[in-house]
Amino acid sequence: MRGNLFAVAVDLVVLTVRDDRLCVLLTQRSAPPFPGEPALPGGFVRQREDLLDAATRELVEDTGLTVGRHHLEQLGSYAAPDRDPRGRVLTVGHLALLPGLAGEESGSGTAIGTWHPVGEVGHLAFDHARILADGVERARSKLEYTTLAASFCPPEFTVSQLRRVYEAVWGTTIDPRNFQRKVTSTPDFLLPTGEKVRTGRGRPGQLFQRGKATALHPPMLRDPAPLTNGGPVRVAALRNGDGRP
Amino acid sequence: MRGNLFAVAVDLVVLTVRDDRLCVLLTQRSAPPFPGEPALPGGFVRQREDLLDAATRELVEDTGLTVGRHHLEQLGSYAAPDRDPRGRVLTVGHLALLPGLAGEESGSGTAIGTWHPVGEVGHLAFDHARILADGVERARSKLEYTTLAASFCPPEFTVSQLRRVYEAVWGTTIDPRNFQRKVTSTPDFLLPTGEKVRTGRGRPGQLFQRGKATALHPPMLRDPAPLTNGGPVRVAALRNGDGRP
DNA sequence: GCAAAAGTGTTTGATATACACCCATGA
DNA sequence: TCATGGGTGTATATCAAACACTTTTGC
Repeated sequence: MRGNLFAVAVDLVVLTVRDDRLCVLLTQRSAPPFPGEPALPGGFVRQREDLLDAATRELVEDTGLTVGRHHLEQLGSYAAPDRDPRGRVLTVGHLALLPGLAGEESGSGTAIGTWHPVGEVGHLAFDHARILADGVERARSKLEYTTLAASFCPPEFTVSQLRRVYEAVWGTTIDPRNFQRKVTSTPDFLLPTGEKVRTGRGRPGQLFQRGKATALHPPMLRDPAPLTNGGPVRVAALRNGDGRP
Repeated sequence: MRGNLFAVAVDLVVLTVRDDRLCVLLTQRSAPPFPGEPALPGGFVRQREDLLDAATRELVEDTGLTVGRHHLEQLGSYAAPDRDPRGRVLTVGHLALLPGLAGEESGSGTAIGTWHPVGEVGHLAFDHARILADGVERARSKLEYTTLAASFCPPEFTVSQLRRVYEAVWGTTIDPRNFQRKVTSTPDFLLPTGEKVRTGRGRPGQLFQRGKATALHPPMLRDPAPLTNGGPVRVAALRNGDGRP
């Protein structure tokens, strides 16, 4: 067979929302290359393993998740000739979305890594900064036209929790009243459980489960460029209007 | 270095619009495996070549294109353990969009392949049917929220040509009058050249060049599922209204 | 009662659709 | 002058943004 041989790895951009901020799971490299530097979790693909299986295995090993209702999808492949000093390594980036862990595990990390707000991540080993950026952008744009935001929520959640996911991922604020109507009127997005939850202060919110819908028609439009520049390209969609403190 | 070694290939989903139909470039395999079967064009990645460089090289070799204003992007990677009987081969699918070639080359193919309407493609070698399906779906959805449709057009084109691209790719009809307003009112999508072109019958249309815009805000919504089922999920956007023959 | 969060109703403005209508050309 | 395609104007329906207002809880 013609062609040169590559080692093939999977790397994971594991995102969650903690304290109303979008966070990524990072590990510290122990062995060369780049010892001591932060990196995305990942590893090599095994003998008879498909890519998604390898990514699932790494996710379980690195987070201690058993099975969970997490989302996992392929992002893309990265294979620049010099990206790994050990030789030719192609890595297939994957995006995983986890609900914000409450309680015991919420300290600061998992079996193998620690959580970092995506805006505060500096240099990463290999080309992992690029993979992270691609993963974050994928997550941001998918919130617009899919129901993927629910993957950041526990099995039962309120409309407010879902809204805070959007606000954390996009870095915007959203009018709670219009958001409420929008998501509850999308068919099969949210299934009411009939239960309510007391969040401390204020009227208890209704609990929902995720419905079967995967697409949002019409999409939930974010301002075209709220995170990169402040250009008034277009009137913001779903912006908070009355500036509550 | 741990990990098993893979051969890495790139495969190309090369799409164009010919005779108002979305067509894909297919080759006939000569050597094993799957000799004689139709397949996507592609080949192995070379020693110090990045993925997009390899895909560009294959595109040039297979279509005879010199440089062109074609679009080329990565689709995703496919690495099922048994996808190639020769051994472990990971292939990185790519999507290329070409303008419909007019004149001499419009016969039926290119240096290495022939054009087939995507709806009439049967069995393909390897897992290429899956890669093709993913490429077509990517193209269809990208027309909604990007200006990518212009990649199917020559450097100068009319609004009608652009509309026929949408109609061919989506398999729908679009009201020419509303389409005209929509695309000409999107900032930086179309640059008027000032010239007009006589297409045979009817009033000559104005010629445009592609502008700098890449995103469409708001998106050009197609009916959620016009190609897979006919469910009246939602009123069609931009549907032809007066049923001209 | 007061603050805070959940949730509803309504006004208003933007936009897409449907379609009448005019323009420019070839036959 | 008729058929054909290019292109503009406009009424209507639809939907989202803005925001007043009510409900239900904790303190």
